[in-house]
Amino acid sequence: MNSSGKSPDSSSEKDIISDLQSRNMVVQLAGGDELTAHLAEGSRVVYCGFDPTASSLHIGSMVPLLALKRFQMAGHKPIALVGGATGMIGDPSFKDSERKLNSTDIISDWVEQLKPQLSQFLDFDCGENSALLVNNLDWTQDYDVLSFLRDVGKHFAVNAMIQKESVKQRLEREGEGISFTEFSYMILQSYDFAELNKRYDCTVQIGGSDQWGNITGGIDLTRRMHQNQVFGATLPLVTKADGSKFGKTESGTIWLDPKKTSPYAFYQFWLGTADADVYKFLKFFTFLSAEQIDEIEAQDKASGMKPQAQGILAREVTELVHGEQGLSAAVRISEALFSGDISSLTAEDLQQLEQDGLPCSTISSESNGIVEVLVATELAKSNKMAREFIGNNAVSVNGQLVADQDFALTQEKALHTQYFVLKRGKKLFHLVKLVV
RNA sequence: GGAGGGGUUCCCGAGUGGCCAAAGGGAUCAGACUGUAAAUCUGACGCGCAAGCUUCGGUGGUUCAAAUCCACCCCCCUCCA
Repeated sequence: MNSSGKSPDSSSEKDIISDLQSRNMVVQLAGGDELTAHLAEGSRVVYCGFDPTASSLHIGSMVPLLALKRFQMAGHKPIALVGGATGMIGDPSFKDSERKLNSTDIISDWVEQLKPQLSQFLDFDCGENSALLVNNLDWTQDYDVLSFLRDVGKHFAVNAMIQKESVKQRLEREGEGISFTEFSYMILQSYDFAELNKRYDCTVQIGGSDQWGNITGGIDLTRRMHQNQVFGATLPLVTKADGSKFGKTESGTIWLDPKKTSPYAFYQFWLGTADADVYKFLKFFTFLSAEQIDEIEAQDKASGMKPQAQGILAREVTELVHGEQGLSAAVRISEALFSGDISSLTAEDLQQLEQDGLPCSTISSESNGIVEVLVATELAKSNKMAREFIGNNAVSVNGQLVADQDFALTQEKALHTQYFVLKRGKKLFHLVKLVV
């Protein structure tokens, strides 16, 4: 389990920390120059934890996950930790209220769903620095309370814990409190670091900048329990220039699971990135070099036309997450819907759209009123909203604006006797099949 | 267990008997302008074509009339024990 003395992959010109810094991806460093030297000395073991808070990771988790990959590419050994234990407790860091606990069944189900997602970006078969996937439940579930309190708890001063910025505002916030359960989260995560240090000689932990308190907690604990110096680095939490929340749209969170967010929707999400954010996102979410990205930015600025960055970002990230197939499906749909004349699509094209993951539903000739169909396809939340959309000239069928609320999707109007491409607003499409 | 403060429409938050489907802000959506961008402007934002209906932690009650008053209950916060 000793770290090998091998030097990191010589293909990386810069050291990993400088590389991350040039991408503006380093918020805080615990150890600073010492950490840089530590990483330069050889292949190190780096970990990042991901708690199961849903059945899929979302794009917010991609920054640390891809950072792990960057470390691996620089010759270090990444450990992706899935928080089977910590997920049962709930991280209070910078959360303004106590969260309700999910059942243990649900959490273990989520853990299983997260594993392949965590694995897909890392290389598990590349010799010395092959990635590792671990679950912190493995070393906590059989730890009895008394031993834990004596062996681990004793190293924590509550005085220090309540000073952590991550829980301070929660403690001070009027009308909110924090349970002992959530308060203990820091101890569990700290223990993870110490345990990984012991088991795998892990010496570096990375995480979002909200994890700073938990990471430094782990550094302290590792020193106290194992007398080892370990390090930490935090990555930026992704924010948008306009202040709205990153990674959410009307239809909700952008997930990595293609069943929850189709590759098409995923691609479209990135394509819609604001100019003010797009170069930053290229640095966070792609493996293009900082120089390449700066070059793209310079070109976009010079051209004075529509920037190319969003397209590059959408292609890069979609391919990374959904593979070549997912990307080409997403591009096919996008081109058919946004650049072509919808009414000229062939029956095969339309079938392909359905296969590629364009949202699709079936209607019968008895319930084919436009209002009804908009609601059925969830393009409108209610009849009232559907009517409003129609009134606003926001709805079209097969490329034709619908102005009449009594418009019916009849067979004569269908493409190839059964298809309708519904559009609400500028970007939302839905394929409808008429069954006679 | 005691004392006090709270629970309002997605979020924050006003409202303390009729003028309340409920101020204001945020988020979101649509339209215009654009580049499937931002900013800006306009509009929408419980349900219903409408008449109207259902909402303000829950259940009952008082009243011509309740988010607002009363009773009980549930949940949250603070301090004390």
